[in-house]
Amino acid sequence: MFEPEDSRSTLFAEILLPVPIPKLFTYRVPAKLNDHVRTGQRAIVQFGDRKVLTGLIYNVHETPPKDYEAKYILEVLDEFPSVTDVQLKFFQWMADYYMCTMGEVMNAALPAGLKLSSESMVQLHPAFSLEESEHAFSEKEQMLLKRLQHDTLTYSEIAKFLGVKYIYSILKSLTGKNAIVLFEEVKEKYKPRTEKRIRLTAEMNKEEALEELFKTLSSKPKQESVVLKYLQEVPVLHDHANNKTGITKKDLLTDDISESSLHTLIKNNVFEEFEIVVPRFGFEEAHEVPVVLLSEEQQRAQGEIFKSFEQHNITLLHGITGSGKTEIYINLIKKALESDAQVLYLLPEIALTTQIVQRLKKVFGPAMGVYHSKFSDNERVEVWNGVLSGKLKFVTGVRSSVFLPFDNLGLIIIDEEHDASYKQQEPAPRYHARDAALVMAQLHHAKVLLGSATPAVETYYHAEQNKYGLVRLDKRFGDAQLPEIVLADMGEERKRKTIKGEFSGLLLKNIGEALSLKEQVIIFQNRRGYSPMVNCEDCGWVPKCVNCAVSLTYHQFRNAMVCHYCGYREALKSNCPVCTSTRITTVGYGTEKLEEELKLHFPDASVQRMDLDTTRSKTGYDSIIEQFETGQTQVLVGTQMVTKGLDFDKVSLVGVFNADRMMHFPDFRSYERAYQLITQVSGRAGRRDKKGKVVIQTSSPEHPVLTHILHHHYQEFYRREVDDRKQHSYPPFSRLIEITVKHIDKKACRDAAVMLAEQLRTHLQGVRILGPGEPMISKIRNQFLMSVLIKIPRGKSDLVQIKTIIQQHIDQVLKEKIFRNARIICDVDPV
DNA sequence: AGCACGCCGACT
DNA sequence: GTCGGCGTGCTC
Repeated sequence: MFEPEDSRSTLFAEILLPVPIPKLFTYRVPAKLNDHVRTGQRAIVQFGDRKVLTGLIYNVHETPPKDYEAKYILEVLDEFPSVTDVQLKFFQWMADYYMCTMGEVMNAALPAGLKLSSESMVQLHPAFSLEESEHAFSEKEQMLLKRLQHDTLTYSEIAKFLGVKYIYSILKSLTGKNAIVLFEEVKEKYKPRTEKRIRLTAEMNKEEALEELFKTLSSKPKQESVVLKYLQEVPVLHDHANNKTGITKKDLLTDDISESSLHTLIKNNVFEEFEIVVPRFGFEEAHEVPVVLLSEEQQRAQGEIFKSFEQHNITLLHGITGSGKTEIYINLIKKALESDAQVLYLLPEIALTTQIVQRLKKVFGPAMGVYHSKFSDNERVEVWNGVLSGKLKFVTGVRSSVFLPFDNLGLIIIDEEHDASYKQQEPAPRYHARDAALVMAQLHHAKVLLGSATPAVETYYHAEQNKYGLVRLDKRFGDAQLPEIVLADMGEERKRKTIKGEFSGLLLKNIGEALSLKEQVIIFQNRRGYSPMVNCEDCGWVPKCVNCAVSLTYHQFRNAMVCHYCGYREALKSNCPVCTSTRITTVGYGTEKLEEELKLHFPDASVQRMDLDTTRSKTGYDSIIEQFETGQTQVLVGTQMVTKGLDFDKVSLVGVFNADRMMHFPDFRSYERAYQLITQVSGRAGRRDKKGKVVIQTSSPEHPVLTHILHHHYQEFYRREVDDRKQHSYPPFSRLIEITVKHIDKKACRDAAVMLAEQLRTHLQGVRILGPGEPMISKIRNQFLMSVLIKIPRGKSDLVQIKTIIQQHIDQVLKEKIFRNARIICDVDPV
């Protein structure tokens, strides 16, 4: 039927782009795509002169923009949306709550494999010839043109080839002379995994044809055996449909069946080669989840959780280390999956790489997806698509898995709920995965189970206020006992001169005993490197980073002083550059020095260090864990890494260094942090039949936090802490927003911060504004820092309005000419 | 955030 | 004069 031209409407799509600009961009939909554009699909668009980006279609309408001519969408990538409506709502919430743009959220949410990137490419103009051109060319231009006769190059390749930093003027000149053309090459990053397979051609897949074939093959035994092997492996004679999936070459060929006979058969149209897409995760196979037997205690807890879920969507499982929370999780996941709901199990980054995942894999097999930064982009896209299609019902993952496209989420488990690594620091969105997951759960009407041995004060408060349900698990699994914790009083030992190097006599004695019993030891020191400071004993000179306001940490294995903030390095000097003295010494100690000292004290023991420096390589972490697991290593010295997710049977002793530094760190959460870290690492000591021991070295043995740790008194610790928080109006009694101003000029940085704080003081009522003040580290990567802290009392409902006002004033400060180069960052709920 | 464009000083 | 440094404004 004939359709009048004007009855076809022109559609416009508002597109979310992965850029930090707080708005959507309107593009025109090509008429042929009118029936295909849908919210949540990915679209490729031209952005600016030189960039092609993958965006998300946010909505589609018919109103043309007034002030500009919309560009066309270049391509729509998906037949079905890659991002669900619920997710877009979630993106919006996150952008609002964490004060960032939706583009930044999108960037964090989509796995790299779903984001197309374009690279500007340079090519010789097809009608161009260097000899015939009437233009003159510079030497560099000629060099480039000659190279372009064989190659198509990217900008960075050109810059490298010509050895210059700026190529723009050259390109402009050449484009003007019609010598080159620029174009965008877009690459779809995600590649499905394919497998080459062999099958009978359609003509051969018939009984008569096969009979005929065997007659002709009777004189060619080699080829005959290939066909026989195929019929044996792929019983097409029972059912010709079996031929469809064929067999891999590897499975078909054996020692006595050679590739060349197969090739002849392929050439003669008996067999054909074809490719199929195989998922990296086998979620299509049905999997019988084995029953996990729970102890009486665990059964009780599980029952209470179910009961709690009747009244509370969120329940806290407060279970001491080693109480067997994982078995309960497994059961809950199983139940949720049986009711056909999707499940998300969140774990902190480091804990995930280890034993827990292996254990879950054993139980859930291919029904579980794992979402983790250690996995390749392709694997992550498959998990994403698996969840999207509904085939993958259960994902275990880190922080970023809260962004997965669930459509029927029934349960979220957040293990180690208190862990600070759930909070993203840099870049925006600076979100807390626990809190984001709570919102996600709400959008899906899903239940949330928070698990921890040392719940965050905020979380426990909500449980106490009956906002969350609370279930306790106070007995260790299999009646294992909690470790005995003792303090090594460093002041006392110093008096008695029993300290050797950094080790107390008490700790040394215990290590010696453990080693003689062939037991293992974990030493926890939350500081890497050899020593955090170098110093001239004569004039007091301390080497500092040239880019940051910190002293350089000495690393022995690199024989260099390194900045832990920007990576700057310099060699250790033998003479003081100020007074030429040779008396250069190191101050303080890190994991490296402890490792060295241990080797001196226990020359026969094998000592291994686990920190950022030894785990940087891909296999570093796994091999250290494996060596410890198999007993090749007897003593493991490490940072935070040793506190999480490790379960070893033969560890009988844990040594904790520098508890004082953790407790006296100037931050309102330092006691909580110390309690959690020390309790966690203590949990590594002793399992099953043997009671473990923990030695904490401290100069303040009377400190109440240590007393609480000693007696495993979480409740008492919490009570004290929450009273303190109330007194000083810290979370959970207030919400914090930390604003950081960054500027290369110290004065401009301060002035901008002062102006912002002043404006906020006059325009925000009922909140406290602290600062501006210099943060502990006042300069990082040559940028000076100033921070302003905003305390919003809990119960103030106009949070949205407060954030809007803050943003307005930030924009206003940035409009000032002198502050143009400042960067102002908001961190909502900083940790 | 990139990236074009324009203005400015340092050098063949 | 040109090259390449950096400050400013825009992106549908």
